[in-house]
Amino acid sequence: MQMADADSRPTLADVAARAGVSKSLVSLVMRDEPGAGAETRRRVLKAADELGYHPDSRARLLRSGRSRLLGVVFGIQHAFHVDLVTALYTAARDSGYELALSAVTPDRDETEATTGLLQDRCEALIMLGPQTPAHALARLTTRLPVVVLARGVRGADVIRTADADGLHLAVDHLGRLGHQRIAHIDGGRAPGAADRRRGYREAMDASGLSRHVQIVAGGLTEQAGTTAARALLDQSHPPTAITVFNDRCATGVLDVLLRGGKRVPEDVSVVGYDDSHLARLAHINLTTVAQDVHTMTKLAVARAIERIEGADVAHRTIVVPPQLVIRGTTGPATT
Amino acid sequence: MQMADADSRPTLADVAARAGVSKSLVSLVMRDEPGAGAETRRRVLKAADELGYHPDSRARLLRSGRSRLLGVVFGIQHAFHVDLVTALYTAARDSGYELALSAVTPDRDETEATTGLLQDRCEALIMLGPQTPAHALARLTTRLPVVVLARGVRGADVIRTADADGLHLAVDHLGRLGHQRIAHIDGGRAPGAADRRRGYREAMDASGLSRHVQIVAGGLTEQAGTTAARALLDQSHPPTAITVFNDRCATGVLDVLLRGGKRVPEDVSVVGYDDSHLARLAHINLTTVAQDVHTMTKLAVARAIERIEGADVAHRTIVVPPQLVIRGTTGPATT
DNA sequence: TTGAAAGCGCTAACAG
DNA sequence: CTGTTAGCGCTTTCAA
Repeated sequence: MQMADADSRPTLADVAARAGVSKSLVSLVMRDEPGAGAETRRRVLKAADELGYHPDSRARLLRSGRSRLLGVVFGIQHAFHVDLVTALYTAARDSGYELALSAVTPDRDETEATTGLLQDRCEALIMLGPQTPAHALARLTTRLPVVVLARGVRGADVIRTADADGLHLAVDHLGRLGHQRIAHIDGGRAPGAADRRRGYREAMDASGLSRHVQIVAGGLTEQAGTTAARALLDQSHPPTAITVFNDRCATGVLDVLLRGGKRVPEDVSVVGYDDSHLARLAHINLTTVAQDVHTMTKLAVARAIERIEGADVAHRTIVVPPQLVIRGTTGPATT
Repeated sequence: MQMADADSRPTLADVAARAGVSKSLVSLVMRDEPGAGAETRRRVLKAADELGYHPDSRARLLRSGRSRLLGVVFGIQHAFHVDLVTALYTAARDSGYELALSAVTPDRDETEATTGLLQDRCEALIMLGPQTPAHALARLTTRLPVVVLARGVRGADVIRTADADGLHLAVDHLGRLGHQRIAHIDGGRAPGAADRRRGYREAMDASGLSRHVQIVAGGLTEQAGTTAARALLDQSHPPTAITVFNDRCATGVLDVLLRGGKRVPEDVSVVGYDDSHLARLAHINLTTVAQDVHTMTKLAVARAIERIEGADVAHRTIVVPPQLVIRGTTGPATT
């Protein structure tokens, strides 16, 4: 039934020959453009199917000068990035674009991930929480539209969550539950960390809890959470509530608490950040600050396309409000 | 400094003009091929850098007829797939190939993911635990080399773990700890589920525990684990140990146990499968059957390349031995 | 060591 | 509605 040689895939010309029409007709039919008769259309599609023909996207793009490709640089190990990519696929398709994924792994850095996308002639880049220094990002921007997600930088379009507000939500929630000794485990130099730190401080001040402000160095991983939590528990007056940079780090904190015989939330409340699928695991059931993935990805794709289509205004930062998701790791202060 | 117009990226011709040489020379230099003088090479590289030139991979492959691209179809939500992709990047690069990722999401099925890759003219496909029916996979195979990872099928090259052996390891480990009522929560029709079920049964038989065999319908998610675990606990003689289809499902089981007041491993032992990063979370610390990701991915890439280079032998299945990773969720039977 | 010319598979612009 | 032609950016002959 299938005649295709595994080595040389069928071309448009092969289909045209088999259907007994010109290449142009086949081209039209394959792209679902008007301008071909119903009968012709049928014959072409039949021939294409029999040959197992798939249009060569490279040649197609080379000729049309466009790729309709949005490059996405993301950390495949980051639960939150995975959520973003999932939503980006949908947003891109809704806008008639494809996604080209390029993952950052422990063995593959951002530069490498970006270079690949550039060679694929993506029309814009969407970078998730990039670590690339601002000046390098700015340089990239002169080559093609760059939309940065989940990190604030100058010199590029940015879509990010109002991270400071996120910590306001967390602290206020804990405050209403009667907590006073509320600590923050931060994310160091990670994207968003500075804002969350600031939000924490502001919210504590606003609640009249300035003298209870305590910020401990954390990070993005369970490991970082573990270390920070130990430091907190070793104190004479450990906090009754902890806000943590992200969900992953928060699971490390939970682990230390539970192993140390502390009950959550009876003895200590914990709030994470991201509402990544980690937080939703029944076993973890983490109260957390949700970023609005749906909105952020839609905005990111829309912004990228505006740029592609020539909008030549100043770079803009769009800030999306976060939302508190109350689950099982926060409860009334008992001390 | 940068002259590049954001709209039209510099071409090889631009670089040639700027360096004052022919396109051929630039082509050679960019590919690091011999045949250009040291001084010329320097001038070309300088011009390319100043222009911010990146070779157009589409045009390049269109002309050379090769893409050196391995397409990867994977479930971005699957922790284990993420581990495989990470390792595949390394394996591919070591062999001089690039990866083209195409994710399966709740909103993007395998067919869609595969079609995209075909249009990108990948030279081979590596599919992680594909759900595509065998006949469709066989059809694909007539178009290009297909290597299937983590699922047994006829009609394609397969790299998979000896899943039955994996459950032997798990059951034997539990047996040595004195457990008798060892249950299995399965993965339904998921890739590997049948083998794991069979391995469980065989191992129970081999340990003289045939009359304790109990298989409960599970699945791939926490949710499935939750439901299955409840069913098990509702019995008059609940099992003292449970082997679970995968790590993710096992976390659901753990949750039900802990909420039901059961201590792990004192009251019930649990063994997962995959050793995905989920299992390694300190908070979960799951005893699990590890698949040898490093070996599997190296073999997958190697096999794909053999095919690309023309090896035209019968499809082969390579089975990689699993390994038991003992962590904190298994302990001596106390009943 | 270098350059000129042809053409990969496709789409766009035009002609019939 | 259908066919012809040119050329996207690159690599690959082949000739100088």
